[in-house]
Amino acid sequence: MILLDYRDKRPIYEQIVEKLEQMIASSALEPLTKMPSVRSLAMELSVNPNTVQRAYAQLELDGYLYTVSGRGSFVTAESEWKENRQGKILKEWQDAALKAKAAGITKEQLIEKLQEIYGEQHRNEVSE
Amino acid sequence: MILLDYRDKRPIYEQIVEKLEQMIASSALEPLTKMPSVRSLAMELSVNPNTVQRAYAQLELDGYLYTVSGRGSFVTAESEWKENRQGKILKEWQDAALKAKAAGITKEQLIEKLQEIYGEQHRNEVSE
Amino acid sequence: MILLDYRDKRPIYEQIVEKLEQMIASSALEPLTKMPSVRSLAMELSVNPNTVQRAYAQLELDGYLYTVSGRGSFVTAESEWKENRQGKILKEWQDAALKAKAAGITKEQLIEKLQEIYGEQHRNEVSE
Amino acid sequence: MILLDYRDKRPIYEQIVEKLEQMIASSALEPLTKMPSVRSLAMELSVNPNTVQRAYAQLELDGYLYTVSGRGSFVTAESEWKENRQGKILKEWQDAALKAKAAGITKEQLIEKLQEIYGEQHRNEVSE
DNA sequence: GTGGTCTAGACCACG
DNA sequence: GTGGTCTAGACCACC
Repeated sequence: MILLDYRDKRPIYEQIVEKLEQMIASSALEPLTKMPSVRSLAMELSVNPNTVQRAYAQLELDGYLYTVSGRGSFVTAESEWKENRQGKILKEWQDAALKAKAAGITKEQLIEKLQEIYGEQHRNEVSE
Repeated sequence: MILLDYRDKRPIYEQIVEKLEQMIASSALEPLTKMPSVRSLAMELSVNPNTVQRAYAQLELDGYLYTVSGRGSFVTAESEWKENRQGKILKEWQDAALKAKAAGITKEQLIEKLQEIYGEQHRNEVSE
Repeated sequence: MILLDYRDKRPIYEQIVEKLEQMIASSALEPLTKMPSVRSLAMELSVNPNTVQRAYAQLELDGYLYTVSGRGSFVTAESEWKENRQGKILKEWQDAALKAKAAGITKEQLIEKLQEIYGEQHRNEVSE
Repeated sequence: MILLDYRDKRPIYEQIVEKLEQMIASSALEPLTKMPSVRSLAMELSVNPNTVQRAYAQLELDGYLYTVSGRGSFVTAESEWKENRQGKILKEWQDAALKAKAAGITKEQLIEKLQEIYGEQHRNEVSE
C-alpha cells in the first residue's frame, strides 16, 4: 500500500508519515482503527523498525494517532487534527502565493491555475 | 541585512542563498553590482568563508551571479534567471494548492486569500 | 583504481569526477551499484572526505549518481546521462576540429587519424 | 582589437595569450613585427601591466615572441612555432576524438561533422 | 555506518 | 585582496 522512494532525498520516516497522514485524512484509515504494529509494518516495508517507530511518534505528535502501551496505536477521531492540518497546509499555500506575488506572477494567472486544479476532479495527487 | 536562524533545520548556506536570491530578484541588489567578497560577508555573518562561498557557488549555478576568480562576484542581468525562477515558484505554488484541495479547502477560500494577499500593498515579505 | 596526479593543475575533486565518470560511462561501474562510501574512498585515495564528497555532489548534479543520506550513493541508470554526455563530448570535439582547421590542418589528415583511432581495437584510453 | 571577456572563467592573461596567438598564427601580426610595449598594451586593455607581462612571457615560452632587453618584443619567424602548434592542436583533437569514440559516437558521425566544418568557408571561429 | 554541513586555518593563482 | 581548493576534525540526522 505504501511505496517508498529510495531515491527521494527526504528521510524515509518522513515519507511514511506523509503517506499515512494522507490515508488518515482521506479516511482510507478510519478513526479508531488499530494501526499495524511497528514490527509488522517495518517488515512489510523492508525497513528498520526504528524508522517506523519514528514515523508513528511523529504522527502521534501531530494528533493523527494515539498509542496505548501494550495494546498498539490507533487512529484518532477527526476533530483532533482536522483543523490543525488545514491551518498548516493553508499557511504553506499562502507562503507560496506570497512568493509568487513577489516574483511578479499576477493574481489572474494564479486564479486561472486554480480553476484548472479545481476543475480536474480525478487528479488529487500532488504533481512532482 | 541578512539574518541567520540557527534553529532552522535548513543549512546555513541555503538560508544565505535564499536571502540573496530574494534581494537580487527584488532588485535590492542591482545587475552588475559587485557582491561583497566571500571573506567580508563571512565576517559580517560570523560564519566560515567556506559557507559563504558555497552559497555563492549555488547562486552562480542558478544564474543569479557570475564570479571571476581574483576579481569578485557580480549580479547577473535579469534575463538569465527570471523566467526560470517564475516557473519554479509557480510549480511550488501549484503543489501547495493541490495539497490544499486534497485537504478539503475550497476554491473560494483560496481565492479570498488571494484577494487579501494581492490587496495588501505593504506586506510583501514571506511569512515565516 | 583511481590515480591522482598532484602536479595536474586541475583540482583533485575534478580528477575524481572525471575518472568515475569514465568508469560509469564505460560500465565498469554498473547501474544501481553502490559506490564506495565517501569516507572509504577518501581513505583509499589518501584524500580528505570533503574532497570526495564534492566529487560525488558533482557527479550527482551531472546525473551519474544519486545519493541517499544515511544509505550511500548509487550509480544511476544509463538513460539519465547518456544523451547529455554524448552531446557535450561531441561539442568539445567540434571545437577541437575547428581549431585544427584554423591551424591549417587538412580534412584529409584528420580523417586519416580517425581511421587509426577507430581501427585500433585495444587502445581506447585517452592519451595524456 | 582584443576583446576581453570578464565573465570568462579563464584568467585574463590566458585570454590575451590566445588572442595574440591566433593573430600571429593567422599572420595578422607578421613575423619580425614589434609588439606593443607591455605598458601600452596594458593601458589599451585597461589591465594590470603584470597581466600583459605574463601573457608575453607565455608567448615567448611557446615560441611566438622573442624579447630583446631594452628594445621590446618581436614576433618570431613562422618556423619556430608552426610545427609545434599544429602538433599540440592535433593532440588535443585526438584526445577529443578518443573520448567521442569511448562515448559511443561512430566514425561516420564524426566524418559527417568534418564535412560540415570544412565545408563552411567563412566560419573559422571556435563555437561557444 | 552513511551522507551533509560547518569551522578553523592553510596554500595557490590571479590581478 | 579576490575566489578556489584542500585538510583536519567536528557534529548532526538518518538507518
